[in-house]
Amino acid sequence: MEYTVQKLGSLAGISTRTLRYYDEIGILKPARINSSGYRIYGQKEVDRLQQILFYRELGVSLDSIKDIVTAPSFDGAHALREHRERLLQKREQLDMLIANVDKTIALTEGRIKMSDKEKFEGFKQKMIDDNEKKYGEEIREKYGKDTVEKSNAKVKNMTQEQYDEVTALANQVTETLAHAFATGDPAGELAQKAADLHKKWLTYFWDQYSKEAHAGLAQMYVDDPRFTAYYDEKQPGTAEFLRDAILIYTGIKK
Amino acid sequence: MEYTVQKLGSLAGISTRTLRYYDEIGILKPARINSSGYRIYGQKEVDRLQQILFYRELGVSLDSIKDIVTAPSFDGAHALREHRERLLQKREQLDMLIANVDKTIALTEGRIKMSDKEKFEGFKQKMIDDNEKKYGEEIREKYGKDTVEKSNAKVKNMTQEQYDEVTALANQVTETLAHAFATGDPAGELAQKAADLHKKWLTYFWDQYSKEAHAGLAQMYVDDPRFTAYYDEKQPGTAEFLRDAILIYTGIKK
DNA sequence: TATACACCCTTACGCAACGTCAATGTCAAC
DNA sequence: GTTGACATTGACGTTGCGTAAGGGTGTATA
Repeated sequence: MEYTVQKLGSLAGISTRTLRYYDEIGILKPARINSSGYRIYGQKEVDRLQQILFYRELGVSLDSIKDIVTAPSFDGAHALREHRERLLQKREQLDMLIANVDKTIALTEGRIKMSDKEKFEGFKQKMIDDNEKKYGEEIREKYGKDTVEKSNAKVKNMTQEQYDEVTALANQVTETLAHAFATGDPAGELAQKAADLHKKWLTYFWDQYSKEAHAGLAQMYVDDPRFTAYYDEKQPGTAEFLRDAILIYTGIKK
Repeated sequence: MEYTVQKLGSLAGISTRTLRYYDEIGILKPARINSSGYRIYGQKEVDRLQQILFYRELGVSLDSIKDIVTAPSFDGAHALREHRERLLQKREQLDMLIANVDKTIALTEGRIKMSDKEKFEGFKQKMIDDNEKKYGEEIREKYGKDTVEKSNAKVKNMTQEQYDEVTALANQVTETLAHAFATGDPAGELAQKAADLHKKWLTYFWDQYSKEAHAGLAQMYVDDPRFTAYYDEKQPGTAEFLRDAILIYTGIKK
């Protein structure tokens, strides 16, 4: 089946201007141009547009989308499975917002009390932003662009209070971890306390804590040399030790 | 509790720039300005910001939000119940998207076939846009601005084919309805056929059909003089007749 | 007491992702 | 052969902020 701009647009629920713009920025070029200069799209373009819209729906910038879908290593099937996950996460966030509304309604009816902090639960889109970063990272790492400093930006949005608490916690983690490492037992009391402190520290950055994510991060400490270097600075092997402690802590051993 | 820009910003998960901008456009002004020119926000502003963020999350433009929340007739509690509904609708749309991904994955695995149309199900945000319109209408109707012609714009996004089909269907509805009206029986075969045609016609405009919505629309044909006039043009009483037929058709009688 | 440092302010330019004309060419139908 | 709905390329406008630049404020620490 072949489509002109309008046909494809109405099929996908987007404007013709959008299609021309996508052509202009090189994100979706028509299969061919006919003798009158009309853009003609084919099957491949339809499928690609679907992918683009999935990414767009998930808040990825067109610039990043371009990097992703034009990469020779792009794997459509793999991307779909990722979309599924992100969409489920998005639904979780929506559920939090709905819970927020319900609570606020109860508040107006005087049935409950509610802190100011609670009133904004579900709005913070850090999860979504992290996704965007992940998407970006995946492709940028392959092409060697920078992305590291971005995470630092998040810290800038903290209040002084929060910042102080967070750095204090971080210090506690490394301290406890050093003592625990001396015992050599990742299942021991000290190591488990370090894991617990690490979790507390994490919750400053994550809107939602999950054991799986915690365990995944711990594994990354070992897999990613940047992090390994950070934890191993004073004592080689500490990163691995922390990972083991966290795996035990979360109950995810594998 | 009193907040400066940064405190309120980190509480709500937005930037200080955003707060200053909201002040600038008059959507959220601080409770007072202290002796050094600092913006100080109080309890009322916190609650208002929450409302603003709900609207924003639902895709309402800041301009519309301003109209809504600054209106003297604004009813926060009522708005919250609406937010709840819209959020649930948004979740339905998300579910459709997730279903879409699942289907597309099945497609890549060769388990099913899928039309191009299906590939874009869940993306079309007509529902959401309608919401936006409704929000706007509610307030604009109160202030007498125009909003009628907007719905016509939707038609412009159809292909010629679709447009032809839709007008043909519309004609069939009025024709069948005229015959049915002559029988005088809204439960009769002809009237039920008219209701069925009306449903088919509707699906061109609605992304999701539901009996409740269909019945609700039918009632509106009677309640809103603009629509009543349309159906009663040739034969007074036709709008009411159609409503009765649809109520029987959908099984929602009340 | 100074000086560091994290706050606050206003002004102003920048940017993404299109919407919206304007001016013009194309094609099928009546 | 002239409508009328399609298509094209500029080009400027809009929304909702991000991001300096340049400068005052408030308090803790050296």
